Amino acid sequence: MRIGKVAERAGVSVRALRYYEEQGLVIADRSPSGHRQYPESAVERVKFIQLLYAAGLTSKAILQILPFLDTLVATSQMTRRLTDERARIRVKIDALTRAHDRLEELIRLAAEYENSPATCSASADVAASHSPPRH
Amino acid sequence: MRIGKVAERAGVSVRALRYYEEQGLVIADRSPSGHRQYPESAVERVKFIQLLYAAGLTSKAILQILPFLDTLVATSQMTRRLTDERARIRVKIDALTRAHDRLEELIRLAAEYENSPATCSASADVAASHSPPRH
DNA sequence: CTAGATCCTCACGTCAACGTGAGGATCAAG
DNA sequence: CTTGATCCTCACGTTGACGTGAGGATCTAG
Repeated sequence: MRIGKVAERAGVSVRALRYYEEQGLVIADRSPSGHRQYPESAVERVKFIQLLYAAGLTSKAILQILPFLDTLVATSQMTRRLTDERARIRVKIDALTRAHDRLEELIRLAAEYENSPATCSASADVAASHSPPRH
Repeated sequence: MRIGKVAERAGVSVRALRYYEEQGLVIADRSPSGHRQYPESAVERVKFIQLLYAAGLTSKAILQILPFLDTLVATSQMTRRLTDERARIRVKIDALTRAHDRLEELIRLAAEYENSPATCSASADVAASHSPPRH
């Protein structure tokens, strides 16, 4: 399969695929004329790479994890990278959840104001975060 | 309070605070000599800004949300930004959760291999994502 | 009064994952 | 055989949230 088709089926740009190759994440054969030739499996591989990118992993981190998919042999370095990244993602999910809850709180406040602009000035400090009660 | 103390208490760099001011996120008074003077409330404000940055919001987005904390008056633009970002964060949490589950799966596989290298070659395709069963 | 800590304003550097032409070769269909 | 789509390799541009000096003023403790 050529690069355009892989890009389309994996939902990434052609440029991205060339970049992945540059980073050593996807290896492609070459036709006699120099065009890249991908196996079917490349599509799933690229989707997996995208999944990890979306989770905030760097090319370097992905590069340390990917060989496991091919060989299913985990070096200690790979295992550590796997657990490290899992932990990083957990932390990130927590942070995002806090931000989400916080925005929800503000949205509620905004809706309240919408309904009765005059009567909710008393709850003004609700917006001022999780600090302990003043006085 | 001067910039160094705010930075320390909010857990950010001095440079970051200057950058926030440049972006209009935090306004600081100036002493006669030109040094920035922050009110106590600046610490919480900066922490809130950090929360939103950590959730992937840009300065521009934060700038559209922040006035709400001061005035508690929500323009339609602010309400929309709030709900938009909440949605964005939800999507991101979902993506992170998928990546997390996927890594967990791989970690399990690696642990299995650790325990019995010879007997788990049959489950090799478990690592190959959610594609339908082959054959 | 002096020295070390802290502050100021430029202003260029960084890093990652691509985007975006430039200039040219190759492929597939009619 | 030609033409439009697709591919190739450089190689510079982009974006955001700061980092990092340079060069100099100000503050504060002894």
